[in-house]
Amino acid sequence: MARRSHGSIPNRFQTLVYTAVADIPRGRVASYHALARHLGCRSPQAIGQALGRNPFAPQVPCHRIIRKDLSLGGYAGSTLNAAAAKKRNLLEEEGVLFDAKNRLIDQALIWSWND
DNA sequence: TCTGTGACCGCTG
DNA sequence: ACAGCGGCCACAG
Repeated sequence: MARRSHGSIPNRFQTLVYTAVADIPRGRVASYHALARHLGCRSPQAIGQALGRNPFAPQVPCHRIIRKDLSLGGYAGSTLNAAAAKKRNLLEEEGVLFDAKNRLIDQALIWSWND
C-alpha cells in the first residue's frame, strides 16, 4: 500500500508550515529549526516531515529550508544525494550558492521571521 | 564522524 | 480513539 497514495489533504499544522515557508523571499533561506521555533514547535523534524509531504510542490518553496548547520538537508522526502542536488540547483537559480560540501556559502542570505 | 536520544506530527492498522 | 513507526532535524556524548 502506498503510504502517500491519495492526494493527502493538508492539515492545520501543514498549512501553517506552508504559509510560513511561502513568506521566505526569493534568494533567501531559513532553517528547519528557526521555522519550528516560529511555529512554536519543538521538533524541527516535524517540519521536515510536513515539507516532505508538500502537495503544493513548486508553489511552496520548500527548497528554501536548510539545516541549522548550513548544510542542505534532504529534499522530496529523501536524504539521498540526488535529491539534495536538485534542491541545490533550485537554490542556485535564485542566487543561493553552496560549496562542494553542500554548505551554504553566504550566511547573510538566511531569513528569519522576527517572532 | 558516528550513534544515540529527544521531540513531535502524520499515516497506517 | 489508540499505539507503533517513520521522517527534508538538532544536540549531546
